[in-house]
Amino acid sequence: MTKYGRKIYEIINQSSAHLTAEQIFQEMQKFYPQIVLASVYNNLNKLWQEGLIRKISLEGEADRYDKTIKHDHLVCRCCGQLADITLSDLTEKLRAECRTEILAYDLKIYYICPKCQQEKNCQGKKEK
Amino acid sequence: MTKYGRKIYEIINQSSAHLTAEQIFQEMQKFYPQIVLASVYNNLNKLWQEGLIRKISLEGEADRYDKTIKHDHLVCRCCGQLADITLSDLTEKLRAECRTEILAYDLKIYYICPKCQQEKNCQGKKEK
DNA sequence: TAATATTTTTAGAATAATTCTAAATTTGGA
DNA sequence: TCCAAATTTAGAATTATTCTAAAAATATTA
Repeated sequence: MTKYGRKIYEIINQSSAHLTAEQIFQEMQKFYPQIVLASVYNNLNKLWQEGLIRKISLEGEADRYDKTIKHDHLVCRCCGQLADITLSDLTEKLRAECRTEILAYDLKIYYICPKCQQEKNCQGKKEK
Repeated sequence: MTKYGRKIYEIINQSSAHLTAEQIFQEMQKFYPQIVLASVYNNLNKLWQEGLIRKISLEGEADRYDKTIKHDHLVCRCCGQLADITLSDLTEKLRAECRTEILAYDLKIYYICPKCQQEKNCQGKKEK
């Protein structure tokens, strides 16, 4: 793994947020001011292809990058906020039902986050 | 619902593919040659916000639109092909585990599709 | 070590998907 | 029919991401 790849991997694994390429780029600039965005994308793609990081795609938003430690996601339908949740593993159940080998799965659960539930009307970006 | 909205809804519900906005636009042009792409996006967003259609986002690809009839998806890690699969409903199980009301969920299962399994090396777009 | 090959990075252009804007048009009531 | 609200159009703008070619760094071999 390269110098940049290693650092990007580290940033993703140390963050509890779900960072976009742009955010990772900004973080990288603190350590390597000369780095360009394309290098961040190159490395992210490489890490993803090697299965070292996860990519989360949300409707109409920039992809986000995440650790591979198995966990699921809660997505607020109102403000779009993403939260982690660790639910029981479904791999075996899915393998049985699908009747085929499965590599992984991705479970996104849509809900209204506590913050949006409190406010009568959602103030989030998704609703305008 | 508007004329366009109705037709787009119909197209999505009659198709067994997972259409992109562009593909829906092309289909719409057969019926309304004057329609512009922005109108397709407007209507898709409206239908989606009303919960009448589903939006599927795949890493690094254009969003796809789908019927709301509950079903899950198999995504080939090799060629990217998307296939439908109907697995037992997890809503109750998830509600219980999450300890919160859930609106819906989205389950993507990654696998290697039969076609790619046959070919020794994947010929698909994902691998180069 | 020098020479060569391979990989990575840079800089910036290119592409693709989607949204935005403002004007024109259509639709649905009072 | 008249007015207000919603929708559509046309095209520009924005955003995320990829591509390209040259330069730099790294690894490999003689």
